[in-house]
Amino acid sequence: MKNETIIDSEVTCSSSCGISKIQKIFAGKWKIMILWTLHERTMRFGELNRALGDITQSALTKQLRELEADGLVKRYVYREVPPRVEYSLTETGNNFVPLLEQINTWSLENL
Amino acid sequence: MKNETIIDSEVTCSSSCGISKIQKIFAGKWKIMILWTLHERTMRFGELNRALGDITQSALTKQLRELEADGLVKRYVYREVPPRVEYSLTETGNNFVPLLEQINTWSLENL
DNA sequence: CGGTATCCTGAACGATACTG
DNA sequence: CAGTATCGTTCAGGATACCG
Repeated sequence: MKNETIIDSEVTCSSSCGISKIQKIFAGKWKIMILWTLHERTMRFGELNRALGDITQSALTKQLRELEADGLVKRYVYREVPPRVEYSLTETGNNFVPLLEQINTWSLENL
Repeated sequence: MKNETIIDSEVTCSSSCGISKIQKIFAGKWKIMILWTLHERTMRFGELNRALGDITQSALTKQLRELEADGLVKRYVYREVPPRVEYSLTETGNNFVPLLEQINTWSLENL
């Protein structure tokens, strides 16, 4: 009746599935928290740094560059002295916010 | 009118917020993919191992133990020879599935 | 202020071998 | 089959110093 030999089934989450893609983004120690911190307002580099607490400057810079490359975060440099750089979510980043909110809620209720 | 000095505001995502709690789960290289793979059916250790592709036995064991400790995955040992162990999502784990589905969709559309 | 540039450490993960 | 036990490696992130 039923084929017992599973044909190398696509239960597998290899490369093609969304979950394995997002893994790389969430893997970063600070990335979700950066998105969460930016979810309601634009922030300057220093603010973000302070808001996150224990992250180092270099780590923050790196994670921000990666989020930028993934199209989740936007960087705007004001040509001023002293320098001023603001970070905010992109359109794509904003689309993710509702999910973050749900995740937050779930997490508080279940962890 | 408005207090310009932000009073060490609770924009901060320190410990108390759900996002920082879930970070630890997402941090594991395989955890979300394990949850995703188990999201529709119970699987044996070996099946899971194969479904995930490149993970090693020892790594899988470790990640499963951690997911168990976090109450997301259930482990059932059949007292048989040869041994047989089945893994499935707990109630809590199942509650997370709808979010996983949304995340998957979002990921496919945005990454 | 908002970065780079180095250097370095720890933990996570992989590889491999062995076992009830 | 489903592990455990070791060992080795990689590399993300921390620490620190310096710069436009």
